Amino acid sequence: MGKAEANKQHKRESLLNTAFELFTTKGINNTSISDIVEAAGVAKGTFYLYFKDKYDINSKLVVHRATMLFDSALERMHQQDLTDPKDRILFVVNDIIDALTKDKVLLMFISKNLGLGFSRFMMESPSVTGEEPVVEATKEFLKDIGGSISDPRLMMYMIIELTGSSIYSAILYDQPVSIEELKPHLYAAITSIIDQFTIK
Amino acid sequence: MGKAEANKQHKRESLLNTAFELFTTKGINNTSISDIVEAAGVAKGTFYLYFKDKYDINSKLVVHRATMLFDSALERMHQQDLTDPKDRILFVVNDIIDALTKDKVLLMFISKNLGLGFSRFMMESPSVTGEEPVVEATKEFLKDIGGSISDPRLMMYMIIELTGSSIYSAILYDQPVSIEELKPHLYAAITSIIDQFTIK
Amino acid sequence: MGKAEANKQHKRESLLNTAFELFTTKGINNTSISDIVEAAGVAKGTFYLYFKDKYDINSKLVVHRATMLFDSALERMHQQDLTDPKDRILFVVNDIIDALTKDKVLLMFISKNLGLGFSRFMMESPSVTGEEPVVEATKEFLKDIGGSISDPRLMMYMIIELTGSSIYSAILYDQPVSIEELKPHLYAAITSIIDQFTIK
Amino acid sequence: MGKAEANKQHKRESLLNTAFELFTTKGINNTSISDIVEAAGVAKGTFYLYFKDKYDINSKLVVHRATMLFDSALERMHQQDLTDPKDRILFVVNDIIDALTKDKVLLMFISKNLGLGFSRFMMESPSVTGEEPVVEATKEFLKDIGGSISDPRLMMYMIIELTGSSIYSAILYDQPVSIEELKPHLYAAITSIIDQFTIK
DNA sequence: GATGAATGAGCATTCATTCAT
DNA sequence: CATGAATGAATGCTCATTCAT
Repeated sequence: MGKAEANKQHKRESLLNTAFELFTTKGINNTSISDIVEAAGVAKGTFYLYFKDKYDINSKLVVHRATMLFDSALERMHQQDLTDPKDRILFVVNDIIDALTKDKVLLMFISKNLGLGFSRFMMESPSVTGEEPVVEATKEFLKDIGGSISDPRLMMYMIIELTGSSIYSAILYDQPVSIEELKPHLYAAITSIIDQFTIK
Repeated sequence: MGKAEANKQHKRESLLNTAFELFTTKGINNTSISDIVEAAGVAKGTFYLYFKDKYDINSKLVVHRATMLFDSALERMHQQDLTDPKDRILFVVNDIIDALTKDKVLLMFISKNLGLGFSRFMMESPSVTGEEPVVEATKEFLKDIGGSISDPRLMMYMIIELTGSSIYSAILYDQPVSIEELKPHLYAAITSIIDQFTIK
Repeated sequence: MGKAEANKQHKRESLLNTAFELFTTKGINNTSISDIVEAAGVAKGTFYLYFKDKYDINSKLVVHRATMLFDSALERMHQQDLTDPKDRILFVVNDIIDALTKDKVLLMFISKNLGLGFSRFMMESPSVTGEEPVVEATKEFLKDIGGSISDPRLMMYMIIELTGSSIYSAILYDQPVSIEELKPHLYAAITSIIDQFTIK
Repeated sequence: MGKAEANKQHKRESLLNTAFELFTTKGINNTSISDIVEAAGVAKGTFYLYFKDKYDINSKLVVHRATMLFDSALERMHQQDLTDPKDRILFVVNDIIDALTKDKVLLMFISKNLGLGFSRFMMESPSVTGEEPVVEATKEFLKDIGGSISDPRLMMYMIIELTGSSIYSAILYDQPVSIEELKPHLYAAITSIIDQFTIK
């Protein structure tokens, strides 16, 4: 019935949100399932109706938040009138950077969990995590720019890795420079990489 | 006395090596101090004579291994007859990649622990870890190329982040391409970045 | 109504059979009510409509299976043309042994649950278990041989205990000898016991 | 050092005795490790220094108590001046029955745990339990009577099973008769069995 | 310095039982 | 009658840390 179903979903989301709150505040190692259920206001046994353990809820969380981040960047990109692949890539990169600059907690959470696996998450089937993938969107994205690029997957990989790894410290600690100072250099480097892969 | 001193050092190293073995095999979360002392063949209390806790021995391990890796790359670079900063950088990068390709366990260990903090480790005082830094060497390195580069620290940062993040998946999983296939593109990108920062 | 009644009975039997399956496979301690209802394909709450708890279903099971075993042995005995009490006793003992040799799972289940209470189950009102007894049949049996035996109940007790305890290991593990090797010695011992109680 | 060693042994025995007390009072299923350590006055972790779990301490207990029971019966037998195997067997059986009649708690404990495996425990290597066996003594016992008995092991098996299973109900519930009333019949049956196996 | 027995707080996990639907 | 989501007490077990020897 609809009511019970809604209640179930509500419990599940309550647990997810509470876990995110605690994981980002105290760290996953210092967060016990007791902490989560207590803060979420459900019984201990209820946790196990929805998740296998602490790491299960964590991975579901990562996929969920990273997917949302990427999807909304793509959505906004489609609202623009951009045709040049270079422009589209830079728009998406810039949009994600801005989102993460505004939500540093999310940045820390994603960085800690996806770490060096960020690009794999976006380009391949996330079999580990087992939830709806960003893959579809990424495939389309790659198809669009496919014509003029020699090896689109490799190019995207390098761009994502460079971006993902260099913005972390800049956004959070202004190290070695602030994110605003980093941006022109980063975009220049990305442009170089795109040129490098462009079939002339 | 020398003998006692040697014994002491032997115990410490035995603990360090055993911990490395276990951390890389079972993961730090699944390794208990009991596991370490048992495998190292020392008493439980002895552990606390040398290290504060599990995380203390882990961070000492990270610094130790990462320092060794970087130092021997620099040493080999000095044995070459390279004067051009671009050549020197590419030599060091290539040397470290080769070393990590041969020692995948070390690659995983460093990646997991330094993660996105790889560049900070190499460029700043590692106050967190509390041991002799690679900083000195890096500073010299930066000084050497200082004349012709507009912002050497930022340039190094971007190079290190791009390299550190892109080689992981290539070496371990041949994804998206093998490390040998990645190398030319990576070096081209690094060259672009250096050019970008070079004062004309 | 017939249909609903049949459905009800079907659920009950489904639970009984599933419980027997699980108790004999995993042991009662390692079987949860969740396990039973899941394997039986009914809802958790349904279990409590038919049984009080795990131990309730178990004891109902024991009585049910042990009664069936004994009843069919008596039935087959009546089909024979045996008049001598000694022959009748040996026929029943032999029949039960053969049945248990063919159904080792049942042997283990009965042994584990009746254990040293096997004879009490067969000779007295099973107040503990609370279901239709084998008692009636046994009483008749005792009456038949009553004339010539000094203390029929005690005699039966000793025969049942000797039989019940000695066949277990022989059937299941061929220890200290196989059941076929044991039989002649067992029947000789039973004959001695009967003689001992026979009024000359 | 002696002091520490003694303390260790004291802790172990304290746990064993407490566990026996609780298992025989509340049953093993209703006794938690918390109950044991609390009653024994040691910390929870201490339990796990000596025993694997509840079932481990239980089986150690069974072997320990059953061994003691049998050993002291044998000891007393050797103090007598008995040469006839028949007399020796009956003496031991009688001695054990008397001991168990005086210690009904022990009778219940042994019956519940050894159940139908009583003879196997006494005649074979108790590999399951892993402690010093009664086997040695039993072997000697069998050797002594070996000359005149056709199959000593089988004979002992039948005697033990008959005895072990028939005394339980008699001692505890005077059912079907009191132990004193049972004795003559039991010993007559044992004598018959011995005769049956005696080489003429 | 070195030991390792003892500790007990802390945690994950299970599961019988209830009850609103 | 039947359901199955929710409960939360109960429990087994781990493990960092201490300290008397």
